[in-house]
Amino acid sequence: MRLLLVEDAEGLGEVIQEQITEEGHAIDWVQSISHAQACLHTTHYDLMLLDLMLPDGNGIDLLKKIRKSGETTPVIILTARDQISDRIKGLNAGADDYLVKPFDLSELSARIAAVARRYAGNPNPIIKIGTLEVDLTRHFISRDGVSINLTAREWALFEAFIQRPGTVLSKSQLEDHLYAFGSEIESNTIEVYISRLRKKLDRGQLETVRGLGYRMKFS
Amino acid sequence: MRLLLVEDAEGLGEVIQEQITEEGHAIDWVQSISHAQACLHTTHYDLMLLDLMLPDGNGIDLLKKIRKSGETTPVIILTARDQISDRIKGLNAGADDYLVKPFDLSELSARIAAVARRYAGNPNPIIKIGTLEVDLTRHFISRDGVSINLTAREWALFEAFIQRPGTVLSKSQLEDHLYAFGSEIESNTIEVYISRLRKKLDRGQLETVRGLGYRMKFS
DNA sequence: TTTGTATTTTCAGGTGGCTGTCAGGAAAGC
DNA sequence: GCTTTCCTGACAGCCACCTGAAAATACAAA
Repeated sequence: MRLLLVEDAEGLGEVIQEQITEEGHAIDWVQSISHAQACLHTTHYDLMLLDLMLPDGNGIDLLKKIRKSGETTPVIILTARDQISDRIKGLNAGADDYLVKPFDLSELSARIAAVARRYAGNPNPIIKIGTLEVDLTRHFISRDGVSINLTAREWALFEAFIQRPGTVLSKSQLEDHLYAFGSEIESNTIEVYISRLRKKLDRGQLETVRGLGYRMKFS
Repeated sequence: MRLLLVEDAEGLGEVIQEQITEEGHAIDWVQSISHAQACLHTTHYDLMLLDLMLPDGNGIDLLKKIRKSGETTPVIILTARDQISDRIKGLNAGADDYLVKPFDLSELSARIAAVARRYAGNPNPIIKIGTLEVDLTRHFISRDGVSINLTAREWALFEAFIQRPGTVLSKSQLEDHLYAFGSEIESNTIEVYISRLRKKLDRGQLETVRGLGYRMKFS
């Protein structure tokens, strides 16, 4: 695989570069948005690691621009702990995953592997889940040719279940997926979104495991 | 499962305790090495979560002592980012895994499940018990393709038998497995849950050993 | 900036499932 | 027979969960 790393912090950049090279991937490392754009013009990348705070602009704008141009290259966002709202904007703008700094390198490797697996071979995979057709890159779902629109939060929740099919996910696990560690939610937000997801796309697939959490069946 | 958490930070301890309880395990939380030793003397634990920086000493010394005594209980170490050398010492001293603070709760859950699985000597999480198929990580049981739903307590009881196949477990042992310290049960709760378990999945496998306890046969 | 719309979050009322307890009866052992 | 131990149906209280609707917030267009 060939990766593009956009990260202005010297230390972190070096570490990541080293790690990824060690795993047998090719990686180009740039430290600004303008350089990133130059790279994207000339080369095809299989995956992009994108820091949001950059000297010449915000990474989200870059991401939006990329997606607008129809590019479906998967993007993993690297964000600092205190930029939660950015993270949500990022997912909205078409990011595939995110990592909160500081993160474990093993965690990074795992995510990279996961994203790579998801996209292995075909550039725009459409997954079938029961009667649902799911376009991972475009955050787009349809059933029987009818498109189903999910909001950012709804998609994030749905995604959590896709990533671990058949597993029971507790409410706090789901919270961790939707919100940053520490940004505690004190209401029944997860329940509400479960309810909304069911209304939009459930045909009995999203079941409650009382006292434990929720599980999505893919039959 | 029954876990021992050794962690002096109030906030983190509470969060972990909550999460693990939610997943249906029993957890005892102590904040010092001396308390930990007391617990280890009196009770059997399936897994131990060990912070290294503790008010009355270093967790590694505790770990070493435990291992020296021949105890094989799996241990997951919780370390801060700047204590990497400790981390290595920890693995040397006989830890099974480590987590760097701050960590994702879902990550913790995953590691716990992994260690528990490894410890049970069962890399493949799907166990066959007679006509039953049991997916340990997913808390999921089926017979002849029909799923059987267990409540949290029922599952916890069932789990106790899975972990010690063919062993006679006394009522007080089962109570210890289901409930944390202090929350003593004064009624025949265990009997009631045995009855409920039998109704849901027994085909003569769960037998009473009068005066001693119960045993589950795996044929 | 202001306005209008979509989304997110919170709140509150209602429902049903789970849990622990008890009591009466059955079974085992003496 | 009697005593002890175990089984199990029933039940009340609790708590997890569901969901409509309102309030707060974010976002886009004018």
